[in-house]
Amino acid sequence: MVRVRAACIGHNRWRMSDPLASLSTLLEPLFANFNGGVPADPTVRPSDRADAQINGALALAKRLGENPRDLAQQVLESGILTDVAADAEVAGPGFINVTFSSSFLESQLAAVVKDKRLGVAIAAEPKIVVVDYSAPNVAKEMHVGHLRSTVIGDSLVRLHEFLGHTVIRENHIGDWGRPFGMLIEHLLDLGEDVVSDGLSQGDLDGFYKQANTKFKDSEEFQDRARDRVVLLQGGDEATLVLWRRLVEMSNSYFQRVYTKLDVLLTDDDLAGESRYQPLMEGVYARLDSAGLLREDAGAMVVFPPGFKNRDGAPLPMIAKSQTGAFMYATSDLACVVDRVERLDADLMLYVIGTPQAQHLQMVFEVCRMAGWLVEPTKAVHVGFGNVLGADRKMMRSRAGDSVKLADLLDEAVERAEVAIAEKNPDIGHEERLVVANMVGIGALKYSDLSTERIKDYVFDWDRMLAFEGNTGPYLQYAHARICSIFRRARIDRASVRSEHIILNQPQERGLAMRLLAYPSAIATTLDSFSPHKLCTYVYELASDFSSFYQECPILKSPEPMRTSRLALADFTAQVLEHSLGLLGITAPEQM
RNA sequence: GCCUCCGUAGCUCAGUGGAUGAGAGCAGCGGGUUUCUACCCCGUCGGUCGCAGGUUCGAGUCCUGCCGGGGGCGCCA
Repeated sequence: MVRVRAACIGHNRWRMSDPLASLSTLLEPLFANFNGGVPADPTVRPSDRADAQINGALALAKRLGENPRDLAQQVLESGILTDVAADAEVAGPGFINVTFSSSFLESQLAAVVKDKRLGVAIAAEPKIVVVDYSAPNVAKEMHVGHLRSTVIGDSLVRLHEFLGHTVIRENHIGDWGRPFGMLIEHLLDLGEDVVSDGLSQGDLDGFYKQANTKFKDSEEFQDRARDRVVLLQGGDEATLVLWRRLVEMSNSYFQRVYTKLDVLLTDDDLAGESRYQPLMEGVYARLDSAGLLREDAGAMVVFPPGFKNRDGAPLPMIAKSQTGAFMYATSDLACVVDRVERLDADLMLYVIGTPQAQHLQMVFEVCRMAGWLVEPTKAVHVGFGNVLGADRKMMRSRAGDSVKLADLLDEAVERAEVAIAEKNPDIGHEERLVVANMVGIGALKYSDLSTERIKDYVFDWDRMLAFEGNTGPYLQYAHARICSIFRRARIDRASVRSEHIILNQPQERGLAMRLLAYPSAIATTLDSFSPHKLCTYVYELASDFSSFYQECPILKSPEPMRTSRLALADFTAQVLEHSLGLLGITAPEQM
């Protein structure tokens, strides 16, 4: 006979809203008991054949040398499931299929609908999280690659903030380095006012290309550019004034794009490369005193173990070049040190493309060697793949250039406006513009976020703006549709909130189960810093609602069903709006 | 050459070591609803989960080796 001590079941964990998580928590003491006091995972999983299946008996029986079906039977006979399950049976080699009782689901739901956090608990251990993302280059156009970094980073910021972590956004803009010699000289040649006009209109690429062309064609210009770099790095005040002008002009442009994109980045989040220049000397000295520096081919380097070059020889991280200049790796070291020692970061996320993977691994490894990056402090490369065109190659404009992000945003909004005008002619002109912004930008963001970030993804206007399938507009529409029910019936949503929800129809149960799984969806999303997992959840939620909407009349139902369904719809809208919000997507009330 | 990531339906993509029912959307075909806005539902078509081994009670999932594709591999950032 198995005895379970009630004290083992933590009250708070028991109240976790996800029935699967609750079930797992409920079973843990029993499984530990079976296992001689050692914890054993009950392995509770969603199931197509029931609400949940418990698979842990198989692994445990194997370990104990027992029959898995017998062990599963013991779980049933313990009576532990009687409060939560309407039905439970041993199936196959030793699975337990569990169908939750409606009263159990209703009670879980009753607790959650009153909760402003929609059932999602604040993190038990709040951390300081630094998110490094976006990172455009001064005097260069933002392109579609910056979209990915910006959108993924923005979502990770919102997710961590929601869980109660202290999030520090850092926009590591490219505002330092050799190109600034030529850029400043080009600025002087054209005159500040001319440049200011051009840059404020977003012609950053033109400016950069002109400077580059001049640099290639003119030796005189090259000399001036080189001298100017020396002046810049030497701290010449007149040069710094010009440099600041360039940075400011670019930043104001970036900020306009961020506003249009509806992301959280502001000027306060700027943490460009220039900030770390004064820190590099100190970092270099600390590498030296730690005994990590080696001289190699005239450069000062660190050899992190495990990295090899094309000849199979150890691959160095170059701290200082032959000419005595610090390298970008040194700058990134300084950056880590700054984040760990000044900002007191527990977790650093680098939302940067996958081509930087090896570089970042080397930087992190050198930081560990130097003792700057010590567990439990973590640095994680949140890498992402390329955006591809229909030809499955890197997306290019017709002219063969990389696509300007600003143009992409404008086109998204224009296309959304056309679609809305066509599908909802009744909507007012001003309202249409507002909604077109939400839908266009939302569609763009969602298509970027909804696939596994590490993979390349294929950009397709028609697919991302479709009202069917796993798209932003479909999810926004599910939300708008719920708002529409209340609007038409002239019912205040707040009036049904926290009303008791009755779960009779399978569609109601399914929807309720999904709503209760919101905290788990967020947890698995953050486990791997993968917003697409939250996207999948929101899509499934919207699909579940559509089924419910189809099968369960709301306004025409008699009481108490009518109020119950209104409450269920209202809570669904809340979770839809909130989860889309965590993805950085706004949910309009009509579209 | 070495390292690394990717390879799942015609297309775009999901898939926590769990059931010889591997899913979704789109596209195609056939039907049903057409009511609270564009939806939704049912059926059908479509898969050697790149290939071959291995580990495991159980592998799309873990390991090894191949094949194909992308990226990286010293003084740019």
